[in-house]
Amino acid sequence: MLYGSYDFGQIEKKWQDYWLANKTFRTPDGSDADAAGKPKYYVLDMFPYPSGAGLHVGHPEGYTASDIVARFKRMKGFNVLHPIGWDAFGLPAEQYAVQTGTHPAATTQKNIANMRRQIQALGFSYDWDRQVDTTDIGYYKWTQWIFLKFFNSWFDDAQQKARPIEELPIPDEIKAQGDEAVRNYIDSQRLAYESHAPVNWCPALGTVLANEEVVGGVSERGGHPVIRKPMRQWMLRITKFAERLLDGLDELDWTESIKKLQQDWIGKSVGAEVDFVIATEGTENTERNKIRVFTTRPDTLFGATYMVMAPEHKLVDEITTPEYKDAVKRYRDEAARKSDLDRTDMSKDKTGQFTGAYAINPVNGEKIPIWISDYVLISYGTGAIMSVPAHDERDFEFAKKFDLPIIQVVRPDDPELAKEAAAERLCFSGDGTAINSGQFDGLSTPEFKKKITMWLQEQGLGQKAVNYKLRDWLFSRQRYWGEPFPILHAEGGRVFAMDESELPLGLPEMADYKPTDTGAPPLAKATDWVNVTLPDGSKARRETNTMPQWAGSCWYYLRYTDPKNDNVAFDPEKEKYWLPVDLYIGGAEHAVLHLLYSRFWHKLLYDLGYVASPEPFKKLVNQGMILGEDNQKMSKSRGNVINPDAVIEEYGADSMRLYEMFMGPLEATKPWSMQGVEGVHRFLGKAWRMVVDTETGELNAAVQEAVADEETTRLLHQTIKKVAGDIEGFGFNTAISQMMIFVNHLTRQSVRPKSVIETFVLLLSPFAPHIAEELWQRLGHSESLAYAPWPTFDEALCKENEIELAVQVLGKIKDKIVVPADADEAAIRQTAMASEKVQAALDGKTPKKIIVIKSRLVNIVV
RNA sequence: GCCGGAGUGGCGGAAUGGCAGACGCGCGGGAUUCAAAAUCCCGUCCUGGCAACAGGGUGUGGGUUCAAGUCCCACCUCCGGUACCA
Repeated sequence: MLYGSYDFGQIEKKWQDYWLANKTFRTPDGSDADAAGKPKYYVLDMFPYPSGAGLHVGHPEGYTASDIVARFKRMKGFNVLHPIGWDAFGLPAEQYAVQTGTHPAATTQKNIANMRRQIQALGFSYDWDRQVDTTDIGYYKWTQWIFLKFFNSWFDDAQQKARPIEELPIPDEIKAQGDEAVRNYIDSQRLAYESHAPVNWCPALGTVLANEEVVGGVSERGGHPVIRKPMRQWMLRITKFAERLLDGLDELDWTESIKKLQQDWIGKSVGAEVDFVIATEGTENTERNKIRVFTTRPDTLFGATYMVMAPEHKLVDEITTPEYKDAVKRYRDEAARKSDLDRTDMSKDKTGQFTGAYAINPVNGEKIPIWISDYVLISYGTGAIMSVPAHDERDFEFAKKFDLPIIQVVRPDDPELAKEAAAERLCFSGDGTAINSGQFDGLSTPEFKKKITMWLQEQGLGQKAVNYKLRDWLFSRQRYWGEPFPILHAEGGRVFAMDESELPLGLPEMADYKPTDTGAPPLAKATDWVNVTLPDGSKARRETNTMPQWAGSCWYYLRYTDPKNDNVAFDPEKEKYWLPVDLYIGGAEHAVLHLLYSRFWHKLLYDLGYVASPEPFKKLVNQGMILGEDNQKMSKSRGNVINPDAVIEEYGADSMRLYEMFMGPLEATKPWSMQGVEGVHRFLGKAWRMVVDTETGELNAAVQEAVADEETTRLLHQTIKKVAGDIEGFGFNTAISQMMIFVNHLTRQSVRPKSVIETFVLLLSPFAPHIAEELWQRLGHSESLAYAPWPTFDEALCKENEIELAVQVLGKIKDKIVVPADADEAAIRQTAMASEKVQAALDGKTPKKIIVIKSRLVNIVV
């Protein structure tokens, strides 16, 4: 290579080393003198998993965007926190351990080292002193500590907040039953609790999965079948926070679509709970012999012609009449055997079984049959429904299949629909007018809902009720490579937590990481670790489940504020200074899982007074997916994967960064193009030659101490304005195109004022920091430009002196005129009318109206 | 099914309701060179025309407006998410 040419390899290495050696991006805390007078800005990237495959081109997209903002904000005088770390627990390292016996920690550290190298090769301005690693015992000590906070808290429904378990009021009747009852009561209120319900067991992964991790009956990761299996599991009571997780969304600057995904996941429904008395001969009318249902359409009660209970419902055995016992048992066994996948597959064809029992419809006294069917879910509402086949698609299908009566109680306003519905050719589930509903006839659906809910309440038949789709979070996994629970099981079966002072509880060393045949977690085999003798001499066993991968990522953004503190998870002063995160960039795949879980943890910590902010992430931006050059999702099997290392090798990190931003809008899905990389690379080469003489390596002779001409000054100011505005608005692609326009202009000038060049270098620096630093140095600066003040622009200097206006006649462009920028309407009108082409187009007609949009166009209407 | 998002040149994309196609890629032509690479200059939405120019054009069909890629209504296609939540 010629001396002085754009040797990106050498330049990038030089500046990466410089930044690291000088700790250029060390971030002072709020109390630090270096932060004095500066407003804070927290830019966060989503927590990467250090996979063996390393970075893919999707990672640097978000990272580059956040890095541009971080560098920009620093230059704007903000104290910027821009950290990175590793979400390092998880399956791949463990699977590798099972196969090879290599300790997952070894695999993890190797992967971290590789990914760190890759990330550093892109020149991101992270404060490496704040790096965190969830598998570091100094980190997961505090993950365990937060778990203890869940375990040692209860949710006060009246105050809608979590409170320490010591503050839990114990009802007198519980106290009267003795210590064990009190203990059981307390355990039943904890926000972390054990459950024995059927869970999503994935045999292939050898672990259970949270509802959110099961998609369409198969595991989200790997697509393995999932079956329902009763197992002892740890749960977190996220459902208690449903309302607040919903409310909190309002104040967040997130895209509406992500908010909607969370809203839908939480799935709030307002309706009524209604009791149906069982009417079978011989059964007594007691509390137990009522079936409670939840409905969002209490206005359709008069149309309830049968009931359906989930096969798992507690009352099924009790109400089933002798002649139906066998059939019911058969159906329940079948339903229990079905995997989730089978259940979903059946959505088209409904199955069910009559129980022989009847209930009384409370509004009209009708005796209606009680069925069981697996289209009713035990886990939602009360596990039983009233069926209104005329106005619910599912009930309609079921009624058609089993020939159950259909009664119209809502008349659609559309007569065509009404006719079809009356003929039972379709099921109408919208709002309309009440019919066949006794004294309520004629009411509109919303009115009816209100009235009947009140009526039910007055009659003692039911009350208003709210239900959520959100379920409690299944928080345990049967894996080795995760945080151990700080929980002990005493010989008598009593479960208790370790004391905070006893943390951390480290993972034991093991030779064999294989899951056991019994479904017991691998940790069960570490007998030395599992079996504990308590101070009083009694024996206990440690919990052998581990936490899911989400645990560590639920609070990492807090640890960044105080990553090395061994006494607390994070200093509250530091949290108060840095939080909330001002900008969070990452993939949309975390829309419900990670983002909901971490909001949940944050709210617990908020209630208990550990954080001052009710929401962790103020603004969220999702980067889009990058497709392969063939417009397909990148995948090994398609052979269209782009390796960032190879791109950096060939074109350099600055070109890589610039291209990722130039491809299109950050949020859009867009295909990769190597020629596109080539294009931005050419731009950087051009910018380099604009400043540097490639023969000598000295400054280009055109770069002189000179005053910029008017046009250059104007373009410079326009460029400063555009680049800054576009960074703030995440329009990185258009910021780059403006810089290209600027370079195209300036390279044509034989004199390039040094001050103009310097300003340009500063504008370029957040995007392509290595080349910018190098040029900055060659322009005679001894200090890094990382904290150089961001250039300012003068609005007056952005303005053109003369502007070209289009002149339309009836909306069609006929001519273009040039007028002074400050020309008034009358003058513009006159110039426009003076145009020969306009006159020709008018063809003698008199203008009816002349619309003048200053600086845009003139439209003449005839 | 339902819920989001998006449809603009050969391609990626740009356009506070105001000149559609900025910028980049690709392509064509030229300069430089012994030649090539690199670089620089010119051209490049479609149709007709040597040209000036004329006409058409932002998924489809309507509408609002002096003016629509942009706003409204109906529809089509693609991508992403979701799955009996009563």
